[in-house]
Amino acid sequence: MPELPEVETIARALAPGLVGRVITGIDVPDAKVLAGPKRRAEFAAMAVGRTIQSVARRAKLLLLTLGPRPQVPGDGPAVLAFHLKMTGRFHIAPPGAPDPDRARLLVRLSDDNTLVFADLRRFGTARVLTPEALSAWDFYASLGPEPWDMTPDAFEAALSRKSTRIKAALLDQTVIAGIGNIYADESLFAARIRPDTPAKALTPAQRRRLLKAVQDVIAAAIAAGGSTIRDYRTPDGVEGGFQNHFQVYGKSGDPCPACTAPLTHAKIAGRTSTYCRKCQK
DNA sequence: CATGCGTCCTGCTTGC
DNA sequence: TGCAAGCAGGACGCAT
Repeated sequence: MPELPEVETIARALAPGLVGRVITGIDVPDAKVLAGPKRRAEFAAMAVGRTIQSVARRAKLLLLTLGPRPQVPGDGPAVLAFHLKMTGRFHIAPPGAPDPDRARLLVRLSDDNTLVFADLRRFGTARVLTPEALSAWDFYASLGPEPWDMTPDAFEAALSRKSTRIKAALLDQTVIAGIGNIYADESLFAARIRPDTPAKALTPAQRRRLLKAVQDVIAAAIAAGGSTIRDYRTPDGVEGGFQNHFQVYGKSGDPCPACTAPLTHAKIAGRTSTYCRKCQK
């Protein structure tokens, strides 16, 4: 569920507590979380001793950039990359706090705090990479532009290449990065476009409207601190606020906010899609 | 190559 | 009431 706005909110909230701290240890209660170097010892060796230089986000990935290890002569930087998938959560635990039962990975810090990665459904992943390996990671390398970096021309070109329905194209991270089911449905409603329209069949005006809608919806969601359906919380334990602004997501059967006809839903691209038959063409 | 579907997980919700 | 099936959903592996 954490999509771009939720991961962005998390990155901003974590940064003050992480930047400048040195990683003093890594504990991995659930080894399944590890992607890339699969062994706990290898993963820890790659990360321990490094200073956290920045906390950033790309698409739905949370990225901690790490400085060289002083104990390794000529060492280069590294990146700690987390994908939260559906239920990943972070918080910073103070010294002496017991490790939570559900923690999957713990990053011990030089200020004696611990960055805790918890993840109820265990789909999330963590990996440590050199910057070169990050660039060579297929998933990362093939990510499309962030919504605000997407130009109308590039969006037009990307959509005209797709033979899928527009809903599937929005969820395709190689087309545009960071959109998941919630923001796809909300953006399609804002642009008044049916989710099952073939991407190629959209008119130029519809494509421009849709890109603008995506950008506006994502910006509003970040401003509201993301959306909480069930699991998502900021690192401070606070729920997001954008779920109170949903127009269609999860509202099948409710009256359309624009025309009051009941909203309908259908499985499109394997996901439940909610939309208004009357308003969305 | 591109597309689509099943899979991974767990807990809550729905329906018989 | 109780319990099983259904659902949620991002990315990936595999089939087409």
